[in-house]
Amino acid sequence: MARSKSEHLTDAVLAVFRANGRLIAWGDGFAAPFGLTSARWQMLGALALAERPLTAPQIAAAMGVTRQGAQKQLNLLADDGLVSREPNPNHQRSPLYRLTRRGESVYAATRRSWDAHTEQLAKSLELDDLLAAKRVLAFLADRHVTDTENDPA
Amino acid sequence: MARSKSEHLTDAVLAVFRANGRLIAWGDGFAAPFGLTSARWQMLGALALAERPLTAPQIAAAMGVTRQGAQKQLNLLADDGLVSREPNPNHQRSPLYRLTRRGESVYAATRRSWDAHTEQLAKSLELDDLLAAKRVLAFLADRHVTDTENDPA
DNA sequence: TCCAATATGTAAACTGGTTGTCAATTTAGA
DNA sequence: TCTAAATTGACAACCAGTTTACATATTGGA
Repeated sequence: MARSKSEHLTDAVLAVFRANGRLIAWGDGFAAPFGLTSARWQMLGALALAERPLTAPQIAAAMGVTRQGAQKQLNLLADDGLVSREPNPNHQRSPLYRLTRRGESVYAATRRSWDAHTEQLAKSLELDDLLAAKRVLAFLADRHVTDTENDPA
Repeated sequence: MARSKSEHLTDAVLAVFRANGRLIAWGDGFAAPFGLTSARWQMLGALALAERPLTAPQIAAAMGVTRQGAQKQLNLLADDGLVSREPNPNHQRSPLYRLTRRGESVYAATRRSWDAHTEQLAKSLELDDLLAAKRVLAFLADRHVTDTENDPA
């Protein structure tokens, strides 16, 4: 056979790196007209998806980044008036973050544009391929890591 | 239907971001025993794959990063004695980079360990899924970008 | 109740990437 | 051949993330 399964897996991992770079670059261009970067757009998306106010560590966990990394962007988004802090009845020092009216409206605009874009793009892809890609990516993100972080070797 | 194709596409894009983060984190741990980071490991891989000396811009193009980004790592790898510069007969200012003996040996060691790892991992994945994932990732990296960078809107 | 462990915000240093700028070299066209 | 355009390395500034460190707040168990 031409390439083994494990060689295709290596190809796929390298393809993830490549796709990630290209998508972030594309996303920065996409988000710029809305006054956002890729990182802040994703942050707004995480808050919008949650549908209720979250603390900084909760957002970080949802996005798979460190709490400090999330905090940095949240502080900048708060400075920009896209998210607001509200008192957390369960924790004096750790406020809850929610989208402001402006944050909601900016995110809704990006969302409409993104939806139009993906509907166009999706025409070039097969449903089965998309589902398979999701399986492989989930495996690489979850199983791959958890399988090896205890390092039984 | 539960989710449309375009929603699955959105899922897949987010999955790329997530997988990328996890893979880099895993890769840093993997490469550390060899005295490498993910970034330098990938750089050595690009040089090893080429099988002939390359200039910094050529390596950058092969890896899909900017020439400045590649140059930064190449300079560090040269400081560490893993790559060497040799005169480029075609260009006075732009040397050719190749792996040193030590670079080859370090990369070969990572390679053996990686191969063993992927062979184990690949058992959990279907060949068809891997091929489909490669198609989707290639589309996201290539078609996606080129389709929209002229921005006819 | 009190105290140790944990969680949180803040800040700094670091990594790896980007863009922009500049000078020098190379290339290609008139 | 000459000259304008493109290429290249070096450098600086910046972005987004990480780790580390620290002070404070919260929590849970003895």
